[in-house]
Amino acid sequence: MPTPKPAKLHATPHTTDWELRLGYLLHDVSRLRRSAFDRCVKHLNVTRSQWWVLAYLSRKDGMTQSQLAEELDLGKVAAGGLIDRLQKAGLVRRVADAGDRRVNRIFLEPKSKQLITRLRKLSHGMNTQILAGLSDAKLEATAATLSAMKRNLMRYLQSSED
Amino acid sequence: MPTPKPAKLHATPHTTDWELRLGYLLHDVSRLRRSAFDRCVKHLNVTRSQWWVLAYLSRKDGMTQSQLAEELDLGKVAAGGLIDRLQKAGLVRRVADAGDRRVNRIFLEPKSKQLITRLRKLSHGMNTQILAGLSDAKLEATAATLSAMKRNLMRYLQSSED
DNA sequence: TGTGCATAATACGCTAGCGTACTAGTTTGC
DNA sequence: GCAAACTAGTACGCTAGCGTATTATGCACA
Repeated sequence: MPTPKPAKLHATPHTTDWELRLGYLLHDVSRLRRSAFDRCVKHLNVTRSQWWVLAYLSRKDGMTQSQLAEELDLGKVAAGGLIDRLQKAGLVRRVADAGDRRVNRIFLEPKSKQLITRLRKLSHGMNTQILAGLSDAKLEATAATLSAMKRNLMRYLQSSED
Repeated sequence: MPTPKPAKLHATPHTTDWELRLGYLLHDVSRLRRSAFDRCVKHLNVTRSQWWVLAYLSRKDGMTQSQLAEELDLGKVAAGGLIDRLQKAGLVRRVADAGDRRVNRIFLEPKSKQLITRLRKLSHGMNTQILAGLSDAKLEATAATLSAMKRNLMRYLQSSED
């Protein structure tokens, strides 16, 4: 979803228009956050999605692919793909589960330990820069609004389920 | 960028932690918005990205591919791809520019006119549902915060340019 | 003891976006 | 007027995500 510039669509007249502005902003911020992060870790040859996988594994090593997908809120296929790439990069290992032969458990390779601490630092640094100049009060208010939107969205998706 | 559940990472202790929560929320809301929209227009055989292209064209028909890419904040390649698909679906036409033989101008096919009004309605309806229960004041505050973040991000991306 | 259902993972095909390299055409500048 | 620099668009290859179908395995109940 592309990003109409601040350009004011003539769009939906008479309505508060927050609807549009917020939409653009959400999209922009989300996209820019992604680009910024990806750019700033590119030299480590990891992407943001991969970093999340590593972050989760660093908290709970040996998860199942399905568990990972669930926690990351991804489809199993997308998760599988990420793991493929991470494995190819030697950052992660698939280990067949002894008890259940359908299951692969994912473990961090030693190689990724150091990478993770570096990523953690980079991520933290970037996040604080992004929030520069914003008071806790404002951030809290924003978080509350976003939570409300998220709730609405989940309800919406729920209700429109075939 | 997957979406850590509300689960509180032990993460970056002592820091306000808004940094993380906001990150998750932004990602979630953005992703959910996308899914919700895509689901709710799926039956029209259009995606959200394609809808944006149509929306822009409906304001300014006959744009150049590059102009479109610029306005949509996309790479030329991504824009070209979208146009390919829209053209294949018969919603849009590429017309060679008389003056500059490198240029393709993109025009809406009559077929898409009606589609656009339907999409406009759907989009508007969804957006108002998403913002249900949120006061203008809150939305304004949120928009302001997001704008600040966007500014920070653009500065960040600027500064980290090789 | 099966038979039928659920689950873990994969395969395949689609949209979308990024980046780099290339081609054809246009503009600039000497 | 011609070479160099720029521009529009495409080709190609990559990551990422979605959805559906498939395979192999495990489990539960009759």
